[in-house]
Amino acid sequence: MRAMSANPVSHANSPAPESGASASAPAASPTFSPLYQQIKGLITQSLETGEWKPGEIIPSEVELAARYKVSQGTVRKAIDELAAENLLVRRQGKGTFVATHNEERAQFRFLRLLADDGAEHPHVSRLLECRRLRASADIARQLDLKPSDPVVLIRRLLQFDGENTVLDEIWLPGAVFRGLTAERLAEYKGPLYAMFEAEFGTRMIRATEKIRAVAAEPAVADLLNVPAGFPLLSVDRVSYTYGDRPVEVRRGWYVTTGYYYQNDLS
Amino acid sequence: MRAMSANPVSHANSPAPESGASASAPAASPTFSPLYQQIKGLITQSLETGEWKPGEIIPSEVELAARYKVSQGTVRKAIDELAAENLLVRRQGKGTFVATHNEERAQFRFLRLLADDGAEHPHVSRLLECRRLRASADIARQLDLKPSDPVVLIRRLLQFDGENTVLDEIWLPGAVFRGLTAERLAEYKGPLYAMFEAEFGTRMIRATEKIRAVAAEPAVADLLNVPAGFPLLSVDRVSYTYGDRPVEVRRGWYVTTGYYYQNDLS
DNA sequence: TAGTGGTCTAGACCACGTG
DNA sequence: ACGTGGTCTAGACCACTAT
Repeated sequence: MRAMSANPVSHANSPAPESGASASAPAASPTFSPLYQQIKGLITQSLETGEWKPGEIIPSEVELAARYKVSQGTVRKAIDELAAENLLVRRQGKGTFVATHNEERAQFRFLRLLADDGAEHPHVSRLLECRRLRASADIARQLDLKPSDPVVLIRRLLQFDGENTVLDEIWLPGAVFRGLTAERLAEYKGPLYAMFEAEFGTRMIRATEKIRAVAAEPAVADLLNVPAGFPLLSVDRVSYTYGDRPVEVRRGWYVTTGYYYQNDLS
Repeated sequence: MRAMSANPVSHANSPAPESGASASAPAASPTFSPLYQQIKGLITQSLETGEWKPGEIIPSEVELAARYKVSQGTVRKAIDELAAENLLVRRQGKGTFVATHNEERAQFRFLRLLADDGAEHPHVSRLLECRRLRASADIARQLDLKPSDPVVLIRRLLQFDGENTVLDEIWLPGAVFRGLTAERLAEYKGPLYAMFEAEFGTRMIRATEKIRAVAAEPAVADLLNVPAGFPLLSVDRVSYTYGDRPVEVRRGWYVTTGYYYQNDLS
């Protein structure tokens, strides 16, 4: 009972708290998938299709339990995991909400640059360019596209305290970010990822970063107001959305005099 | 009921699953602490005092439930959190074990340097020096010691594929690491943290790192076989043991040509 | 076969936020 | 006063591991 990943919330699964006599053939479970995982999948699906949008409240645990025909505890465990993965946010007494990149909390999950005194400095973005082109072999591979598929390239500077501190080159799949132009980028206030989720329905869930120390090349050095050869932090990021589909490749160069990249090992 | 953080597992808390009529005065809860958190504290205490040592199995959930006079579900939730924090490891069918730095799994939780191809290269450590001295003001502050308290300084090189790749300077509180000498360091096979937990009963639980790109100073450059001024990753780590007490300050210089520091944002 | 952790349920009560 | 998530319990059954 309760296995079959192909048919979520199938109820050959009679709860049967009445002792013994557990219904029909237990039927060996080839690939066992817990009920709450199936529920988790269904909830994720509703998030993905936009049934519940970022910032909105989702149905209460009892409602979901009724909807999926499982106990509240099972829904709870599913939501627990989704909250741990930052897809949902629980607020006691109020309800459970779809996470968004607009919250204070989420800001420093992706840009972890702090000032030497440990303070989070606000920063402003300066757009350098935004144009459409064909993916290089390398970018295509990372974005899971075919070579020469259309992509959007964004280049921008981040200023901390008025000083150029971060240079970003961002590649996005053109098919997903149809209609993304320099104008719309310039208009939008707030984090890039907040715009992506609001305007293009694409939410960044997780990312991996490869970090190196490199010598600034002349063009980069110039933009960051440091001498050529100056040590910079090179941060190669790939971001993923639902289903672990890569939807962003980003290379950043960080000036780390007066600032540092904060990481917690736990 | 069930509040009072001062008196863990106090049972003014009659389960009373019988409907209604919940015992005496509910008594406003000034600082509410869930039962499972109290249990978690008790288990942590047993870990700290060494009642259960790294690698050993701890009592089963039912045993612990009986011992603490709570339900199995409550013990389960406490253990769940401790497992999530990497203090315990659950193994279905076998039991729950105290985590150790000897496991494969734990190795790359603290040294996240991978080769460009993504492979985890094995490395060998070369001890440069190990001596006792008095803490500088800066080190004392970070280790929560008084200035000029005794500390141990370890300097070592890590070789990847025979190439000097990491230079580490490690400061430890002398009082905790009494009897730590170059000889004992040289003898010990395996990760440093495995030795610390086995020989000195000090287990590193979590750490924070501040990462920068810096130009190699001559002395450092020389040891790492790179030219002076070469870009290096500077990693400043503070490690904590039970009770969030800092017990290690470490500065590392990483050569990141052919290797990168891997980080996952999630 | 016995023991361990893992899943699922159902119901009671608590703490928090809002009317 | 009501609804939400949060805690706690108790019991049944499943999956895995060892003997």
